[in-house]
Amino acid sequence: MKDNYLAELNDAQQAAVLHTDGPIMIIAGAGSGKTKVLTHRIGHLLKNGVDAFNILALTFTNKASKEMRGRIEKITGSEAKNLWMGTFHAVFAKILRIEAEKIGYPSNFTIYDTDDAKSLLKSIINEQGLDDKLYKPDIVLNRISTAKNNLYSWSEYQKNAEFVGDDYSSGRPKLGQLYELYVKRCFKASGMDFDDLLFNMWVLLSKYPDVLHKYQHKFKYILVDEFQDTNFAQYSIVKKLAAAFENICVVGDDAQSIYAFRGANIQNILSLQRDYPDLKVFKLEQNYRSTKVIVNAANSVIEKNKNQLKKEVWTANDEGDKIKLMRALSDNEEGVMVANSIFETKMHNQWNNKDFAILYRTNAQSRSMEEALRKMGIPYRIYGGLSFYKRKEIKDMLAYFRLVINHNDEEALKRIINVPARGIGKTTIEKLIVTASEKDKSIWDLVIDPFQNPCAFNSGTHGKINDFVTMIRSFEVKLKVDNAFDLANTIATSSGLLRELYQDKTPEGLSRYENIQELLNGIKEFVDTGRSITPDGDEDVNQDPDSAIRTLDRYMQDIALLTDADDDEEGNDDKVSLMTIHAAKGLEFPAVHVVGLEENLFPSQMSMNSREDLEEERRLFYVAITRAEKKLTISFANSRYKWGNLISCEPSRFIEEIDPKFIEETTVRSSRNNIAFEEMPFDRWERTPSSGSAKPTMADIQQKLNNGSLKKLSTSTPVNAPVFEGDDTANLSAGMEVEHAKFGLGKVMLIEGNPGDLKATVFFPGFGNKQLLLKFAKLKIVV
DNA sequence: GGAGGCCTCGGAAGG
DNA sequence: CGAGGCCTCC
Repeated sequence: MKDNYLAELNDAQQAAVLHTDGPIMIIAGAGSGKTKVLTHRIGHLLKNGVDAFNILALTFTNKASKEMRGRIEKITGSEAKNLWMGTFHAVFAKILRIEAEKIGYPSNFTIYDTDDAKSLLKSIINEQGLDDKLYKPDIVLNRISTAKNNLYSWSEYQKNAEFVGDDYSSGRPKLGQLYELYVKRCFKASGMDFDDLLFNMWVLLSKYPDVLHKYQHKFKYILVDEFQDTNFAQYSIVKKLAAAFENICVVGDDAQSIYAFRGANIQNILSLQRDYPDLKVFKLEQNYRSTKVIVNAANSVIEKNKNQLKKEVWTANDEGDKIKLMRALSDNEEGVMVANSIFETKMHNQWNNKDFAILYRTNAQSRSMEEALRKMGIPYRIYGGLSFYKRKEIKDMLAYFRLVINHNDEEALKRIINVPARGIGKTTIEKLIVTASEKDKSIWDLVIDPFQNPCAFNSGTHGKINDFVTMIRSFEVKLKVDNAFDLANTIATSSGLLRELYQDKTPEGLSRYENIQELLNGIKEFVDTGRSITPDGDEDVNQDPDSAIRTLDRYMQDIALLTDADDDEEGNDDKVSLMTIHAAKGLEFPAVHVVGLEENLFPSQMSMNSREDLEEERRLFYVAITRAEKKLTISFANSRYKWGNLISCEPSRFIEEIDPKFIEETTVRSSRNNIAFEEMPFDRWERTPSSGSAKPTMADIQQKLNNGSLKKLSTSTPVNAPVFEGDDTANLSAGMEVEHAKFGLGKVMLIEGNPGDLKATVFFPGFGNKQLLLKFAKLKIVV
């Protein structure tokens, strides 16, 4: 372990690290080294003889926990693997699986995602004969979620005058009943939704003193990241766990609380001070990230908020450039201006694409940005699109897995009983659901018994159901015998899913087919290495210590809570980042463009009803500003398309809230007179030696284009890539050159395995050696 | 049971 | 405008 780890810290950071015992709260301003303090604190604990198994560190995202574990490992080495570190949900799920039987669940319970939850609610609402326009699943689920996040069980909900009163006045008096039915159905299906992972954890600790005692003494030191984002349930659980030793350390920044809309409760910061009278508070106020201009501009904005903790963020960094303000006539022009501005800044400073980010309030704003970037040939990446696990074909596959593991998983069964189509239609499924509900049995109970036929199906339907059951049973037999990859393969093939997608030759169909292959590759990786890595580069927090057979149910436990797509694995590709401001929290970029600063967009129209909402919106703007290290540009358009209609816009009040001395209005060329090179990817010509001056001007480029000394090349990563067709690789051998859609050109180093199941090791420059299964990987043979 | 037309409605998003 | 849900028609 490194010895000099304390020397890397400033005084405030050191104080926060060294004060190991007793309750502490670290208020960490933006860019003040929050993660550094957390990781060094854990390193310091380990160094001073605390066992890693006795440390619990909770984060909100997989990404944060992954990053933190990596950084701790750098300080302490492999001991970091033994920490109890992960998201609230992942850690609690782990404990709930261990203690499941106490609360009547099997340890292989399914974790329902939001779609499962809504689908189940929809069924219940329909069964109750309620109007689903009034009782929209989203609204109902939100209400239930709020109740659970505030630790109200369904029976407490029904007795609570405020809940009942609100529901009555909103015209939804049946909500309490729906909550009850929903909870019972989840229980019957051995399913827990995300909120249940918190709520049931609370129940477990509250009802079983022995369990509480066990974990209280296990977790001698508890750390919580992003404390401002915790909800009441999370806070209550942490408080309970910490009650024995009170070695609790929370880190947060009230100025960056942007998730109140989903239940986060800033009041927890106040509660903490009330609940722990001897709480020590540390403030990290020195910003290491941004220029003086950016830090002070951010301060000038956030001071408009009434509701906040006092702190003074400052920096010793350079003064820096003024913030640039750009006005555009339309959303499209705004896109062109932003793209031009990136282009010019890049030229001027010799920066890379990945040094730039474009941040917006709503996802819909990405379109005009994309168009402009594409026209200029600037590679970009959008974060926060449809995650891998939300894609239909992946959800279908996973639903098969879930049903094999947990027969009672009603949502999984409903999803795939007729996918691919096997003649079990809507009528049949409805009948099954209703009968199951009436007889208080699971659907699986009904379909497995061929002699009892409570639904009175005709023999044809009956046969089809039987075939389905037989198939699932045949998978089940293999669950504990086969490894995850073999079984997943069997399921993909025998279910007909793969065949159906293979026959679909549309681009979407091909992409779905490839996604299934990616999933199978990921499972293969899990079987080989014990680590589950998604195609998005997201890695699971739970390392698998032993090498016992890695079965499908273990794989599913590993990936159940993985959702977010982070980019570390592809960090070597040089692209401009596009994302919402929410998604940008915790990230930093040398140059940031915040776009769409217009009234009713940012601040959002929906935030204008209350001061609280407007303040949250302002904190969001604060987060946006503080993502920038060196250059910040804000922009707005006078008009933009909203749902197909052109509307006119006013500049956002937030622009005026920045102290004007930090802003300069600029005019960035947005005219189309340079359209001739719009198609050209400048990341290629950038490498062309320019004659004379180091930095080519726009005019130089234009001239070179005109006289033909620059050839047009296709972009290295075309946005609308044509469908990548693989060649027949049956006769592939070592030494041959191949091309892969994602990794590009590579050289085959090794072929191994049985015919029909060959595995190739291919070296791709820039990516290293990759192991590819030939039956899945699409490879073009080059030489 | 499934394909295609019509209607509705739209925030940000972790696990 | 465009995705997703629902209904109708085959």
